[in-house]
Amino acid sequence: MAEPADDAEDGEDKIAKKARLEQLEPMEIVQIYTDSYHRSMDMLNIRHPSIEPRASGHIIEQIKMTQDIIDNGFAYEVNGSVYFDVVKYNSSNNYGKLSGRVLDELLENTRDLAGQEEKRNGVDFALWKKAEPEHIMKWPSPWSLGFPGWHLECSTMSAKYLGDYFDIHGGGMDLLFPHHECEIAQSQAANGKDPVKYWIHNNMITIDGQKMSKSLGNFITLEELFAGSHKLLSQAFEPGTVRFFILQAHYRGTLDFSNTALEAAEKGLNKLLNGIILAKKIATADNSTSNIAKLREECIKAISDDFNTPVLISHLFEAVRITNSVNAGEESISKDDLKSLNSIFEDFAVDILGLSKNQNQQGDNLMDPLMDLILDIRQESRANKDFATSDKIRDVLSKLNITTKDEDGGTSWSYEG
RNA sequence: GGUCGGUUGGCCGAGCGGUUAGGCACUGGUCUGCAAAACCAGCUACAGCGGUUCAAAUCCGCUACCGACCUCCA
Repeated sequence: MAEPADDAEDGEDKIAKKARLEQLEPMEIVQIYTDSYHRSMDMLNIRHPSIEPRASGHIIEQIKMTQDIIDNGFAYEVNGSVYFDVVKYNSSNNYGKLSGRVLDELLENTRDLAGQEEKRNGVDFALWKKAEPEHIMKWPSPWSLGFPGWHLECSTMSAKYLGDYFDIHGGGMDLLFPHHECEIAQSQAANGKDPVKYWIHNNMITIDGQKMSKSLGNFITLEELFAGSHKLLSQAFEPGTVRFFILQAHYRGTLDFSNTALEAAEKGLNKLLNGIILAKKIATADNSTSNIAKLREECIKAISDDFNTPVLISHLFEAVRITNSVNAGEESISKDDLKSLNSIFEDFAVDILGLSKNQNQQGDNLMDPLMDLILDIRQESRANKDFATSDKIRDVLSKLNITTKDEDGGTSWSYEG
């Protein structure tokens, strides 16, 4: 059973600056960002974590872990600050095993930087820092009035809520070193264990091939993406489209956002979702022209192969192709296979990838009878060869984002709100 | 400068030594009153230069670009 925990980093600096600027309490700023983050996650159909602990609520645990590391001889205190002794740690452990760094090379490379003079070596990192007078968020500790080091919060909170050895730790590739490397060192130094079984690092995002950065002016927020309010975007993109777009690339590769790529994703997703809906109502035959069981195996293989979502999606499009071909009378499917086909869509597209049609057109008391009436009138004019009227109806509906399709049994419609 | 990773067709994006990835766009065909959708077919690439191999987008080397990290920033 997965027990997701999302670590809300509510540390100093940016938050403190913002708080001074807005004349609010630091924790009010944290709340504003947390709320906005939750809204975006909800829209993207991302499930809520079981717990979202905050670093500032776990000062006691962080002080204890610091003390444990000192007691075990892997940290030292200087002027009220406590530093992790990386060189000593490395003599009995392997600092760099996650990121592939070699300590000797790191030591050679370390530059002389301000604020380093307290440390024995440049590679050492702070477990506890004594606060300067202007520092807003600070707490008493055995060493000083201060605040915990950055790497410590993850170690203490994950250990508290997930146990001191848990299955999966995620995060961006930019955190691999030094942050995650230090988490391992802290856990080893405190209790002699690796904290994590599997590390999953996702790659970074680029915009039109360039890295996303505020200075380049190509920084796009999720809110802007959903609203279409950015100069690089020609339109708003549904959260579902953004989700699908992200899943079409592997998480370990860089993801390149662009307007054209998002437009392509929107069309592709539409095709997929229409296929899923259609598969629920196509006719069955005595036998099948496609191997549905094999298709399911391919899907399992793809997602089992380091979450290869792009390959999984390519198999789902094969399922859509089969659905459409059956619908067009060019292929056939048995009753059992259709059931299996629908469960492929349900299991992989809906449950695993979290893709589903927006519920803005089903069972509308006003829309449905109105559309029945309009399409009925159009059908009559077509029967009378009054194509001027029938085309006018179709054109106006099209402008309202209602697409009509003339099929054998009548005209169907769909609304892309 | 150091370490690591990337460079795939018009665009996005899989691929881990031999087989059509997939999506979008485009072209032709079927269907349609005309469309749309759908189906069928076509376009079919691996940064450059060498090397290994019966066989390389895939392995090795060099070059050129791009990026991440190495900045007590969470």
